[in-house]
Amino acid sequence: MAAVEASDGTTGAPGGSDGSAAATAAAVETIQREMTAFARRARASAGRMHPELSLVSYTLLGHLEERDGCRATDLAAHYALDKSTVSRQVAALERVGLVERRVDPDDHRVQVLHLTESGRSLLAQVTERRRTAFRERLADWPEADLLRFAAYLERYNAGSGAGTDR
Amino acid sequence: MAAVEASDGTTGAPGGSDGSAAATAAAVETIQREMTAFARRARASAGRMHPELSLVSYTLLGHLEERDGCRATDLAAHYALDKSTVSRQVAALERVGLVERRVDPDDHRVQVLHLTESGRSLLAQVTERRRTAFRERLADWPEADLLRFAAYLERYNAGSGAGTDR
DNA sequence: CTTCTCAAGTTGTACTGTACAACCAGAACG
DNA sequence: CGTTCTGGTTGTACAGTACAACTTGAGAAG
Repeated sequence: MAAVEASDGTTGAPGGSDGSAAATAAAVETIQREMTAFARRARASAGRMHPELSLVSYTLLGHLEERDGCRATDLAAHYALDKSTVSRQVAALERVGLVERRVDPDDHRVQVLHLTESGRSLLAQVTERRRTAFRERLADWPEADLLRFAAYLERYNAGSGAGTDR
Repeated sequence: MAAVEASDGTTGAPGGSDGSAAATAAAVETIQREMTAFARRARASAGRMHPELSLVSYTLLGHLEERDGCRATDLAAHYALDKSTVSRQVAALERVGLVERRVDPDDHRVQVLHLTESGRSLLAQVTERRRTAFRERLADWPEADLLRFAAYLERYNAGSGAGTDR
């Protein structure tokens, strides 16, 4: 880990650690490139896989399920999206009956969002399909690698996540 | 933060000990979720970080540099993008002088794309900025984990990548 | 109470990235 | 030669997004 910080200045590099620093730099760059490559693909694949539920909608629905309802503003904050974007997304989801809005009796400006039954079931269904696709893609990975990969991703996203990033 | 022990993969996923199947399923789901979470954020962050070079453009430029020039079709295949999309992206990059097209003398349909000097330098500049950000984010990762993470991502993208996916 | 200011959402508008389909231009092969 | 294939461009449409202007309700200041 020290290699990472040390490599920063690209100084003359203290003898032995030269290789590590270079390797680390390369790894970081690869991670960056591959993550972004993946990022670009994700949406398209998602769209192809289940045209009925975009990646965004899927994520929003997931959040709603996980939190068991929340406000639009919370969604916006959590996903670093504009209010208007969330508003439209939610409107679309409501239009097709996947979420419902309940006006907060304590504050009439607020609309608490909830999954409907059909929202819940569609979410489950899509999750299952997604899981299958991923599983297929990862079929020939040794389990240990899968676990480690998952852990790395979580760790990465935890670091860059909700607060820090934006 | 998800306090992940990178060396041992068990992530708090449900059903750790009841056999590989459950643990694998959980890992697969985690990978799915985290990859898509990342996907949503990536574009926005990228745009904020360097408004002069979108995520797509950046990736394309990077590919060009890495391969030292290639055809538009190759880009499309590699990134699972439509020909037309690449065509327009490239056109835009050319318009601002970051890439140039050289007609292949052996096949006049083909335009080999190359970075211009200014393309190369802008790419370097943005790469450096991105690398710094990533490095910061990954600063406390042991080098071994970085290397493995990078390898996993490459493996993942290779598997789902050009060809299979689309 | 009235007014001012703030917060939650909605709507108008514009831009980017993307796909798909129709097309054009060279190449390869019968 | 003509047919078919391949690389690329253009027309069109749509999703997702942001920003700005607006509406409506809540709470504070007077």
